[in-house]
Amino acid sequence: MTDLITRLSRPAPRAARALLGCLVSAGRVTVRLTEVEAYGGVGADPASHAHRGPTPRNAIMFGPPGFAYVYFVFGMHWCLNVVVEPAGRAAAVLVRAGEVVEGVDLARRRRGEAVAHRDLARGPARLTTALGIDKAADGTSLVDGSGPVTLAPPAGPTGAVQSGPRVGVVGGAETPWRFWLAGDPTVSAYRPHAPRGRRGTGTTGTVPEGAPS
DNA sequence: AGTAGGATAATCT
DNA sequence: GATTATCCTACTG
Repeated sequence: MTDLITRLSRPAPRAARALLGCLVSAGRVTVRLTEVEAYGGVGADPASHAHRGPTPRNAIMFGPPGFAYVYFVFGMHWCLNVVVEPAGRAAAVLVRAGEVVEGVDLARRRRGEAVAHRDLARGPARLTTALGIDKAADGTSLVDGSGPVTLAPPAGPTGAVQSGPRVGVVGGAETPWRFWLAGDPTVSAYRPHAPRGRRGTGTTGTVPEGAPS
């Protein structure tokens, strides 16, 4: 709805909060989002792919909100972002985790038969694998039904939201722009391992408490 | 249970 | 040629 676009047009951290609980569908699989990360635009956020300006890869980020920015990382994995804020800002929200609420059988076939239900979409690349999202979704609209992936508002009320540092980023790691639904077992629990090249100073003590099961 | 290391290729300098 | 918004496996205690 236009209401969703309105919320996605807000500053990235607020748009990220609005995305929690939303339903992402691709094919016959639907995921309810439980964990997201906000990324600012040009010059505002050193962790953002758009920080250094437009490139062929991040061009989608400079367009209007509600479009998918899908990128390939570590030679293996796809990650899904939702472009937010008005056109030209180049802000986006990384979809990090969710719960598979529809098409569980298909998701499990893609992820592996032995994978636990809570792990089906627990992590950015796991989520895209469960949904079958790849390069084909890059640059398509998530809100007008024209693309392979659809974003819909929450079906019911969303619970309490917690926030903390983002995972796996170097610059801007201290910005608490990671948001998740408190106590949800599908929130990723990966510990932000130290960067390979340089050892930062006191970067310890920021272990998120997503699912202390 | 917790951690360390490797896989593997597009993108940008 | 270096870097990377990750995940899986294997190893240690």
